[in-house]
Amino acid sequence: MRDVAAAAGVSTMTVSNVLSGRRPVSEETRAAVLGAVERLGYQVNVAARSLRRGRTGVVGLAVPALDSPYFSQLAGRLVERLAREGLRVVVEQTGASREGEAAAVRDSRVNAYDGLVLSAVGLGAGDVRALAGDLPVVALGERQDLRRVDHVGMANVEGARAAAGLLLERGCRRLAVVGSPPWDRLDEPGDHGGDAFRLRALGAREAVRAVPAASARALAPGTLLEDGVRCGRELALAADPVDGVVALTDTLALGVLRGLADAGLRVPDDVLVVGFDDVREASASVPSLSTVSPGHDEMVEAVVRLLLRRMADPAAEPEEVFGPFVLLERESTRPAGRSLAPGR
Amino acid sequence: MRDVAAAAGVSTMTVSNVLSGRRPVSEETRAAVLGAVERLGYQVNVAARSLRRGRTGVVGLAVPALDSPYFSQLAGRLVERLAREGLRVVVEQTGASREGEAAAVRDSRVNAYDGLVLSAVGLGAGDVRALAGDLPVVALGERQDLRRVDHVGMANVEGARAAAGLLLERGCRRLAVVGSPPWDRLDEPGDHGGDAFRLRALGAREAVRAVPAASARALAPGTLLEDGVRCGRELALAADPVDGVVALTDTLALGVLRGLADAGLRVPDDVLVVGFDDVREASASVPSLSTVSPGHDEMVEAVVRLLLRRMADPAAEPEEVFGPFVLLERESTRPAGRSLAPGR
DNA sequence: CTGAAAGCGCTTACAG
DNA sequence: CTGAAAGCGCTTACAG
Repeated sequence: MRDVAAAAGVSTMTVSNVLSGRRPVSEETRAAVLGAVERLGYQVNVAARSLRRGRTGVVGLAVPALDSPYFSQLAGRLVERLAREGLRVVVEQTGASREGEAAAVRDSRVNAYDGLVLSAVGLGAGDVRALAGDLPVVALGERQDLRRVDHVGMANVEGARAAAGLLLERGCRRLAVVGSPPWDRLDEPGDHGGDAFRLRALGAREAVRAVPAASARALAPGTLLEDGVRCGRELALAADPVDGVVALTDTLALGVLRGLADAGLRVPDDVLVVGFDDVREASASVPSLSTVSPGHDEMVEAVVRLLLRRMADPAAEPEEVFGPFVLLERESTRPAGRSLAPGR
Repeated sequence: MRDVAAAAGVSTMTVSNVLSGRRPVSEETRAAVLGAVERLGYQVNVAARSLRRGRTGVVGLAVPALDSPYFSQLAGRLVERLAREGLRVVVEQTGASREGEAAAVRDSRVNAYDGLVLSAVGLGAGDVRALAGDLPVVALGERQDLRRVDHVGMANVEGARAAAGLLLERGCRRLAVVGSPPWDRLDEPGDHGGDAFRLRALGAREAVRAVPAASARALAPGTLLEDGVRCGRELALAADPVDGVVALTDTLALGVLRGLADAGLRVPDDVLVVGFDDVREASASVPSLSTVSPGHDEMVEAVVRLLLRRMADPAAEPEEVFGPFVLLERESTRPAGRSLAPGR
C-alpha cells in the first residue's frame, strides 16, 4: 500500500480510502490511485484489514455433516446468500455431538469469525450463550430452550402431524415413525440427538392418537441413509407388518424405500411412506417421495436477517422465527386402487 | 497478551512461546503463563497471528455447487481431512463457470488463503497458473492440459469404458451416453462444461466401437438431477428406443432412473443403467445403481498430500495423481431373465 | 531459557 | 478532500 501511495503521489490513507470507499476522494486522485494499483498488481492484505477493523468477513457454519442432502443443500444456499452480503463461509462438521458443536463455537471465537450459524442438535441455549460470549450466533434447529439465542426453526410438530395425518387419511392404521425416540420419552426435552426428531415424533403421535383405530410404533435406527435402509428391511420382515411409514427425515425415508424394496414390499401398493425436509432427491426417487417442505428460502432469509441484525446490535433481544411448511404429496402416498379411509 | 504477560510476570514473548510451542519454556514459567491465560480467559487473535506469520490456516475449496451429492460428499471428506492438518476450509461455489472459478482464485489470493483446492471445469492450466501466482493450488478435475499445476484426477476414460463394457456384456446394443458432448466434438479438448464429461464419453465410445453390432447416441441434457429426469423421459418416449444407458454421473443416472419410470419403463427389465461417481445415494436407489467408484479416499489423500507439499515448497515440480477405479455392479444392470451377450 | 525492539499492513482518530 | 501519527495483537530477529 505504501508502494501504491508513493507511485500515485498520495498518502496510504488516500489509497485506503479509494479502496474501501469509506471517505470521498476526488476523481483525479482516485484515478491516479487505481492506476497505480493496477500497475503494481496490488491487493489488500485481508489479515491486516481484519486486525485493524476487528472484523474478518468470515462466518462459521456448523452442521452435523456435509455429506447429507439436507445439510449440504442448506450449506449451498447459505454460502450463496452470505456471499451476497460480502461474507465468506467456513464450514465445520460437528458430527451431531455436543462436543463437536462446542468446538465449533470455540473455533469461531478463536478465529474471530464475525458470526456463527449453528445447526444445534446437542447444545441447548444455556450452553450456547455460555460458550459464545459476544460471538453473534444464530441457531438452526429445535431445542425448545433456545429462547435465549436467535433461532430459526421450522414447523416440526405441525409438519409431522400433517404428514402422519396424510397416511391416516389414505387409510393407514398401523404406522411406524422412523427416527422417533421411544414414545415414553417424547415429552421430556432431552438428549435424543436433536430435538427436531422429538418434536416431529410428537406431531406424528398426535395425529395417530386422534384416530382411535390407529396405532404406531417408534423406531430410531440412526440418521443415515443406511440406517433407513436397515429399518425398512426390518419393518418388511417384522411379524407385525405396518401399512404406513412416517420417516422423520427424507434421508431416512429414502433409505426406508430401499429397505422395503429389498424385502419385496412395494410402495405405495403395500405400504405408504412420507418423509420430511423436501431434499432435492425426494422428487426423483422411485417412487417419488411425499414430504413436508419446510420453506427453505424463508429459513435462509431469516438466518441471514437475524445474523446481520445481531452483528450490528449485540444487545438486541433474541428473536425466534418459524418458517412455514407445505405438505407435498407425491407417488409414495398415492396408492393406485386403495380405498380411502373410512369417513372420507 | 500483554495482560497475560503482566499477570504471569513474564514478557509477551514468553506468552507467545508457551502458546505456540515454538520455543522451549521452563515448566515453571509455562505453568504460570497457562494459569494466567486460564484466569483471564485469554484467546489468541488469529488475525494478528496471520498478519505476522503470513499464513492464515485457511484453505479455499471451490466446487461447482454444494447441493450436488458428489461435491458435497467430497467437501465433507476434505473439510474433515484438512481439519486434521489444522486447516479450516472456506467453501466457494463457482457455478461450474470460468468466471466463478477465476473469482475463487482471486478471492483466495485477496483473502490470503494458504491454498486452494479447485474443482476445475472451466479453467485450464494456463489460466490457473496465470491467476494463481504464488497461491498453492491443487486442481481436481480433468482438463488434460492441467499438466502445469498439481492435479488429482480419476480414471475417467478407463472407468467409463468399463461401465459401457458392462452394458455391452449384458447384451445391450443400442446405448445412450447421457452427459456426453456430441460425438464429433469428443476429440477436441474444449469447453464442454468440464473435461470429465468428454473423457468419460470417450471411454464409453471406445467400448461401443469395439462391438460392431452396437451403437450409441450422445445426449447432453445438463448436469442436474432434473436434467437426468427429463432425459430419461425423452429416451423412454423416443421413436428409436435404447436398451442401455451410460450416465456420466450418478446424479444424471439417478435422474434417468426416475425419468424412465415416469414413462413406465422398468430398470433393469427393459433398460440397463450404469452411472459414474459412486455417490452414497447410488447404493440405495430403487433399483440400486451400478456405478464406477473412483476411489474417493485415495483422491482426498492425494489432494491433501499435494497441497501440503506445494505449501511447503512453492518451487516443487507439479505432480499429477490418478486414482484407481472399481466398477460396482448393482441391480440396475442385472436383468433377471435376460440372456447374456453373444460370445460370452 | 528469556526479553526489548521492531514491524507485519492496514485503518481509526485527530487535524487541517 | 487529504495526511501524519498511532496502534490493532501478534511473532521474527537479534541479543543475552
